[in-house]
Amino acid sequence: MDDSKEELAKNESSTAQSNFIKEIINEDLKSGKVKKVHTRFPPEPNGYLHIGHAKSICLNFGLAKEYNGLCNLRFDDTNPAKESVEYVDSIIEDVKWLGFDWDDRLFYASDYFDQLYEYAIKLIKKGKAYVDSSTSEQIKDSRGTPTEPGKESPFRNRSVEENLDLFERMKNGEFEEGTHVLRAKIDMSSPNMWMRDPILYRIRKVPHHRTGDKWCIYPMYDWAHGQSDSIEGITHSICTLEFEIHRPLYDWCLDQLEIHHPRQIEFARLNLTYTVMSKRKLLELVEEKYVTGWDDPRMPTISGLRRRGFTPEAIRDFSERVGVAKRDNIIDVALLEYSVRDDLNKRAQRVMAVLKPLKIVLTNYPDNQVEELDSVNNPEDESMGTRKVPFSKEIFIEQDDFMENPPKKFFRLSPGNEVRLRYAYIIKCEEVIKDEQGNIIELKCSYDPGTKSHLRSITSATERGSAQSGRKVKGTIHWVSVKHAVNAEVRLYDRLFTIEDPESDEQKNYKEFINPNSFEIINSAKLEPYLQNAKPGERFQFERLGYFCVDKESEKDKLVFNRTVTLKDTWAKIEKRNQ
RNA sequence: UGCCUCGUGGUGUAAUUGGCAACACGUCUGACUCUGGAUCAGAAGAGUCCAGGUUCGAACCCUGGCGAGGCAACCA
Repeated sequence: MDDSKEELAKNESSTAQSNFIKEIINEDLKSGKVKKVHTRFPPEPNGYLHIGHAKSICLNFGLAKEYNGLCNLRFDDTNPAKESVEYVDSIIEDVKWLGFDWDDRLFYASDYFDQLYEYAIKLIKKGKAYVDSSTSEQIKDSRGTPTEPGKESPFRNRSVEENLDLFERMKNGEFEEGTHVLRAKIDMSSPNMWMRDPILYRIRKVPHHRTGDKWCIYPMYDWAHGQSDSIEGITHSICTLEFEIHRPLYDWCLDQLEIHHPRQIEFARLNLTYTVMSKRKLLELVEEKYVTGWDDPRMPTISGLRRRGFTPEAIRDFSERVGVAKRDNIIDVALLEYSVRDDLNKRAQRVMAVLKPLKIVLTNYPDNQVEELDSVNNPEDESMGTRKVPFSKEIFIEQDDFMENPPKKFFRLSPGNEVRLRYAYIIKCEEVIKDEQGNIIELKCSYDPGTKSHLRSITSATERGSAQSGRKVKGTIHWVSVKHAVNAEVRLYDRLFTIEDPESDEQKNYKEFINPNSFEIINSAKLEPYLQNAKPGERFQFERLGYFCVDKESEKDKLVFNRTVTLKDTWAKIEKRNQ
């Protein structure tokens, strides 16, 4: 059994869900057509990567890994007018961050410009390409429509010698932009628009971010892409559906050139509810300041998700869960949220933080006493240990955790009722203090000294109950000691759009559906002192609230947190239902 | 009114390639709980776009409809 057969066998016995791409690969391996799987991720450096690209990245690198093959990272940088090193750098960073490695196989289509030029000459010599000196309008007008055939260009039958001469002079910069193009000579009446003598080269007197001033003609994507894949020995060129119609053209080029023929497989791009995914629209959101930048935590970009606090593991898990097929789809953003919660639940350190503070004075607690209470860092992972949290006479609780006139199933604090303070005592609300406007500004509560939490009773189900076992209350709430509290700014994010598919409305522009409440800033959240030294990028679970991460703008004396995602909130659901 | 691709629970993906549709998310119950988290147990929800045909048997094959998406940048 050779290597490919072994890989095949391994794959067929694996538990990972199959898909149509794997089936094709399996066939190619079985037939011996392919010995070692080689894929590539080929972005154009003209924008930031988004979650849809993440799916493609995970697919391409994932397939290579699964079949013990290789995956290249290649930039399709054939349009210097729109591309830049800023984008190259961000893309490299993002793919790396997602956890993938291309070893020394970082390529650029621009690496192949010389080769591509030679290929073009070969095509001209075969009489299969010609220089067209029509204007772009003329070319456009003669292309026809999907239902009507196009017309042949008057320059279509130039001699090979003339074409060779003209093409070389195009390369030498003798002509102005727009005066000539190189076109493939295929079939102006083809039902496939892309076979109607597509343009292969255009004159662009623009410096390229990698080749500088060397070239003033640049290959079109269609000429560069297939040949680049071929040059790299790619076995399976995986791309999105809109390139399906280009495949006959790639095949034609490869056949004419008589070079290695990758197999192109198209899949449906990812769509997510409550967001947009096209680069153009994302660019618009950035340029028109609907968001603060490509890495705004509300953006579906990799950099936005990273800043929001998502983990590479969560994104990879998500990519696996969405599957891959050819039909149009729109994935519920709840699935993405599930993937982060699932990952962070296992890994995030628990802490207590109060977003909207309400002060409580414990009337019967000794004035200057401070207790250091044991708290569990992560109930899902004992190895993360415990920490001490200071407790004193005055504490903050969440405003939402108190209601003066509570509805039936409200398990938190209300006048005359008891609630447990997590890791501390059971308290009872004795008095509600209001200002002149009737706003609740403070609560006076008593605490029950006999109900102090014991770590054992929290971690071990068999030793349930504390000193006064049997004393149980329905609710447990989080808190922060007033005199030990650390101030912080907390940024809350919600979906960027108000409807599931903002691009679906034919009357209205997607921007009309931007959610005006997608961003809320909280200036004086109160954190337990453990968080004082939190560093940018670190992630935590604020108990009962959600997962948060330290923003890159955070400083030691001005902490800034981003909310990644809330915890699953059944109470919120009940409340919503009752409305 | 051309060509290409695709129609399976609310969403997404499966179905040993012809053997009476499974998994995940979501939704809803319940148990447990010092996070209304996590976990656990369970339920509802599609008869596979429609109509014919082949077959003992069709989500899978055939025919015809219907519907959706893509294709007319010197973008990718």
